[in-house]
Amino acid sequence: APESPMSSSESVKSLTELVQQPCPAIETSKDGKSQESSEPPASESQSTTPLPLSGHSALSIQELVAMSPELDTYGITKRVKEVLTDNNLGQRLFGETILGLTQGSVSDLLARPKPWHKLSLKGREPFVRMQLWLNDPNNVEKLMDMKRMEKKAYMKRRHSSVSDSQSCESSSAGIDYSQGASPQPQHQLKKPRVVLAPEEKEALKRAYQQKPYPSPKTIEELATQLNLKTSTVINWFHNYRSRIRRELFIEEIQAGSQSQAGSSDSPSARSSRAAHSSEGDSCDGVDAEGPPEGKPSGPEADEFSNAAAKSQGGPAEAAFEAGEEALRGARPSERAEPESLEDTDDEGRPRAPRQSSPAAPQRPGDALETLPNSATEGDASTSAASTSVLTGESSYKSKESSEKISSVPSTSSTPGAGSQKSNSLQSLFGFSEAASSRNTRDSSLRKKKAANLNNIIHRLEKAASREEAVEWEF
DNA sequence: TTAAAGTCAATAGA
DNA sequence: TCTATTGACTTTAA
Repeated sequence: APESPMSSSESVKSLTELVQQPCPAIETSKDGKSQESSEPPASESQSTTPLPLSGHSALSIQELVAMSPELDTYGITKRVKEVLTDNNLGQRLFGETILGLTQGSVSDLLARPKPWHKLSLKGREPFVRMQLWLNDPNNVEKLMDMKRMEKKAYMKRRHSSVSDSQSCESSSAGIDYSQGASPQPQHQLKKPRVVLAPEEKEALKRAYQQKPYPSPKTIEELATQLNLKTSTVINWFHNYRSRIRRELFIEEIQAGSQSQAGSSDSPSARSSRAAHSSEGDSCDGVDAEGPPEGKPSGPEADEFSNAAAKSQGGPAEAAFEAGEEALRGARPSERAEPESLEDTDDEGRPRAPRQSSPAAPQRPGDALETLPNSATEGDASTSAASTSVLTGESSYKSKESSEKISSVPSTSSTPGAGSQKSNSLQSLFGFSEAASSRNTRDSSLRKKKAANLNNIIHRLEKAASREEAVEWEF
């Protein structure tokens, strides 16, 4: 197991102790070693019960989490990714057997780890598990074994149930976590996944820029205009806010690691992500402090720009560009969107198979098209938001920035208080002390940003209280 | 009760 | 087949 140059063996040992410590009380564990392995691996041993975290094991892990010193989540994920990659182990296997999470969650976690102090107790759990796993000298082997077992089981099934492909399928699915495999085949009841069209996302983003926390009325309005379910709009805002927030965290982490050590930081997937985000999305939305490094790209340019890039259907492209312009806060109200969108939905329309709303034909273009109008006639409060959505006049970042402000500081805030708490424990977990040092450096920069953001926030709040459109310049 | 945090799971893409 | 994305849902926290 690739350990940090530090006293890996030492940390492993103490860690083991740490792990078994809590258990004894609850489950009289005699040998610590076995205890440790029995925890996350609960599923490991018996492939039948994949998702561990039950009873004592869960408890012990929780205690561990509670006792855990500040962990370098970024470093941990980085190492985990390396180990997984080097050994050809998939996220699914790792997630299900070690973390008790699904592949998607693992992917997300590894790609966008939040800083330790930003995590709740529950959120820290996976990282503690990862750390434990990294410290386990047999980690890779165990996983490899699991992999082999799965394969074997799969082959077996395959051969045995040749006739009925159906059953075969279901059984295969159940291999790991079929525990939830309810006897009732309610496939038909499943509602299709909603997939928002780029245009719709674009509109939502514009709305977000105007109002990160739209009122129920505004949400309603948006839903109507975009022909989406209200819940979808609500969910979108929830998700978007939290994801932007995460991007922020990542940036911080990255900035920190880069500035401070800036050497060995590997070029792994993360870096790509970094560059990615830095030039688009989060950054701006996040990097609200526009002026400082104010780069051009619109707020969440990232995914949207991607979408736009992909959907290179002439007209559609135009439409997108218009949108981007708007996002950039270029022009407040002049947008040739309606027309272009019209074209868009005829041809250039990217694939946007949303079928959630059975009622309407649901054409993104249409939806946007209506925006302008409704905005014009909507009641004051509503129109304010919608209009901006349409116009794309940007005043966003406001709330976002405010969030950033509040979150950022705390993120790096660890410097003093918390970080030094349990040095011994830290060593137990064998993580680098790098984090702390980078915090220092960040703080100054952050102060700068904070000042600017505060200003923005202040203006935003003022405007909000008045509920009138304001021109923002960051 | 609301928002945030954490996940799931469908699905797109490589 | 594996990873990344993302809408929806669940849990937690304030």
